[in-house]
Amino acid sequence: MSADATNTRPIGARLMNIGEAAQASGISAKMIRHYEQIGLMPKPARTFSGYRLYNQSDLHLLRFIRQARDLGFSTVQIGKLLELWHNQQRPSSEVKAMVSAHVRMLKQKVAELEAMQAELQRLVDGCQGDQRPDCPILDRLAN
Amino acid sequence: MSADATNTRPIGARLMNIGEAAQASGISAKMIRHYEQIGLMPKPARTFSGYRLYNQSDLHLLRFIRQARDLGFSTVQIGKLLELWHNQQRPSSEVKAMVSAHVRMLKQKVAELEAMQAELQRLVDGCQGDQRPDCPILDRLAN
DNA sequence: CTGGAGCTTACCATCATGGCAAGGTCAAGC
DNA sequence: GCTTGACCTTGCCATGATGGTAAGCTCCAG
Repeated sequence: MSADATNTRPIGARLMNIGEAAQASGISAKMIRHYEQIGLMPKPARTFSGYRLYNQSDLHLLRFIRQARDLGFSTVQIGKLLELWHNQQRPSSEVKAMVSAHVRMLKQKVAELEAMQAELQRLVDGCQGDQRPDCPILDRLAN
Repeated sequence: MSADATNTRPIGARLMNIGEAAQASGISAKMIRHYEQIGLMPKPARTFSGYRLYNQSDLHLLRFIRQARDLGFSTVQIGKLLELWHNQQRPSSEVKAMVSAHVRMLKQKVAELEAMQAELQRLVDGCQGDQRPDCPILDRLAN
C-alpha cells in the first residue's frame, strides 16, 4: 500500500500468516486460534480473503503467552498476567502475589507427586521382579 | 432368600448400595458408575428395582482401584494392574516393570514442575512487590 | 493453469471428574 | 395408608489444553 511496501524492509515490520507466527512463537497455529477465541489474543487483522495477519506486537504477545505457559500458568492466569503487563500503573506487588500463589501451588503439586513417587519407589525396591508371582506392590494395593 | 437372610450376619457378607460403597471405598458414586462403564469394575448385582448391589469382593476391588488412583495411575494402568492382580501366575517382574515406568514418569514430572517452581521463585525473590510498577517477573515473561 | 502447501471453520476426542435434571424407590414417621 | 426426604437411576453437559480430521478456499511457483 504505502511507498515502503516491499518485502525487504526490516524484519520488525513484517506481517505474517498464522503458520509463520506459530513457528516464530513456538505455539501451534491451532492454539493461536484457540487463544484468540477465548479472548487471550486480540482478533488479528485479516487479509481480504480471510487469512489472519500477525505483526510484531502480536508476536510479542504470543511469546509472552508462551513463556507463561511454559511456566505452568493456566490460560486464565495468563489473561491476568497480560492485564498486569499492559497496565503501566500496576503495582508490582500484584504480580508478585499472583506468581507467589502459583509457586505455592506448584510446590504442593511437587510434594504430592514426590510422595507418590517415594512410596512407589519403596514398593519397587521391595519387589523381587522375577518370574515368581509374589509381589509386595500388588499386596500393598490390595491393602 | 436363604435361611440366613438376616441383617445381623457378619459385616463381611453385607450387600450395600452404591452410596455406602462410595463411602466405604472413598470413591464417589459417580466414579464407581464410571469405572463400571469403562469396564474397570464388573457389572454389579442389581436389586429388582435396579439399584446396584456391592459385596465385599467388590469393595475390595474398589479399594484397590482407590489405592492405585491415589498413587497416580491412570485408569488404563489400573486396568492392567487389576489384570496382574487377578492373575495368580503373573511374574512379579511384570508388575515391577510397569510400576517402575510409572515412577520414571513421576520423576520426570516432578523435575519439570521443580524447574518451573525454581525459576518462578527466583523471579519472585527479585521482585520488590511494592506499589511501583517495575517488575522483573513481567520483564522476564515479555522476554 | 495446475498442483501442492497453507489457510479457513467446524466438529470430535482425550482424561478424570463434577453437576444437573427428570424420574423411580425406599424407609421412617404420622 | 400416605407423605416426605434421602437415595437411586440414566443421560447429558462441562471442564482445560491440546490434537485430529474433514471440507473447502487461497496463494504461489512452475
